Amino acid sequence: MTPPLKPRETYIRIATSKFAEFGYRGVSLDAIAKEAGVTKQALLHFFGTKKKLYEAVLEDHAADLSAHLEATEAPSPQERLLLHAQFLTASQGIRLIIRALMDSQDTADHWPMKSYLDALLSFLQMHAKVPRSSASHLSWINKLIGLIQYHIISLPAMIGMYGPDCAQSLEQEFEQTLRDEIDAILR
Amino acid sequence: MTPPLKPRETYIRIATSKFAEFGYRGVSLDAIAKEAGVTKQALLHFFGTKKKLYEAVLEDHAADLSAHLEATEAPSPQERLLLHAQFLTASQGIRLIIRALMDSQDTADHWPMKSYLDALLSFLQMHAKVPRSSASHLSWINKLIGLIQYHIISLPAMIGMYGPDCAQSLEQEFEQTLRDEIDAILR
DNA sequence: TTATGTACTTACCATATGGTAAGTATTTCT
DNA sequence: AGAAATACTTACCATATGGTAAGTACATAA
Repeated sequence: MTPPLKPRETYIRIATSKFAEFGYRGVSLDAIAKEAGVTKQALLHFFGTKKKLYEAVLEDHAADLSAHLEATEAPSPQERLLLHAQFLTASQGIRLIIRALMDSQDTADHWPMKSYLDALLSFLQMHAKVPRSSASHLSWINKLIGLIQYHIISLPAMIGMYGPDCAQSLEQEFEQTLRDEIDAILR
Repeated sequence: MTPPLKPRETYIRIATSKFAEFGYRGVSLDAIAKEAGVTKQALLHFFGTKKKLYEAVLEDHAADLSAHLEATEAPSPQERLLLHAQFLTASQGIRLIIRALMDSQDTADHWPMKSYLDALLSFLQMHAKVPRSSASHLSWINKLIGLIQYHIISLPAMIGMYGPDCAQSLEQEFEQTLRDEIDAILR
């Protein structure tokens, strides 16, 4: 059985999910604290300010994503990247990244996600069959994240607009696109 | 010379830019009003509530986008779609769409962007060389919007992380990707 | 000339928000 | 046992926010 989470970890988890869902401006300390069953002063005790809590959340998540990429095992780089992309799709991480990017003028003077992007870049550089410029790899990463990200945030809206029936085919097409893109860069 | 904008149109324009930049929760009526040089009661006079102003902004923008798609002229459907995609990229519209999608649980019970998506869908159905299911077209639209959208929101962050030099090559790669995707679906 | 509608304004209010200050209960270290 | 650190709490505050109520300036219509 897993050891009980330390308070700080608990708060980061809850804050991660909240920030991913509603963005920096969309979440109050009270809302996070309420979900954790404490007062907001508990959060301020650990993190000092809301902004610092947000930064802690971003850094923590970037580390999680890098760790997942590192730890994923598969017979081929393609499959490994696909597994990681599917993890990205399934987690709330992508929402957090977009939120962070969209609010970056607002909140961040630095870029906590850089470490994760660097990890992805070096993965690509290591496994790409044809050598490419790092700008080219960066562009491809943008494409991949854009793909995943828009799929995730648009899916509820698509279901709202075109009915639940469209969900399954959108999922299938999306998965196929993922595979195609990965195959295009890694072979 | 252009006729002076009616107040309502002025407010919608300013609100559009603000909502696109900061999202629904990130903008106060005061902030919009201040930029327009009036008090927030001027806005409430026209729109009743903040939510209704937001809905007006979304509907207005969906209509603008549809109108642009309709009005764009080019020798071929490919070039027409490319021009429209470039307009999307250059305008703040994409940010507004993402914000709307991400905040949709928060704000919208209906989907003001549907009319624009439908316009895109029928454009594709009309000009696609190979007939496809509408889910397949929808999926492709998602891909395109995701591409544009992530390019736009990530560019400032990429420059922040990897320096201004990467901007130009990212732009070039992006434009090429746009062309490739459009060619893939329209021929 | 009066009435009506448009486009606002000032005054006000309840609530939410981030943050400070000071105190408390519990565990850990010496 | 006493000191110190941990993990909070209650009390409080200034500011921001969406929204209501009532009034004003001005143009147009009857």
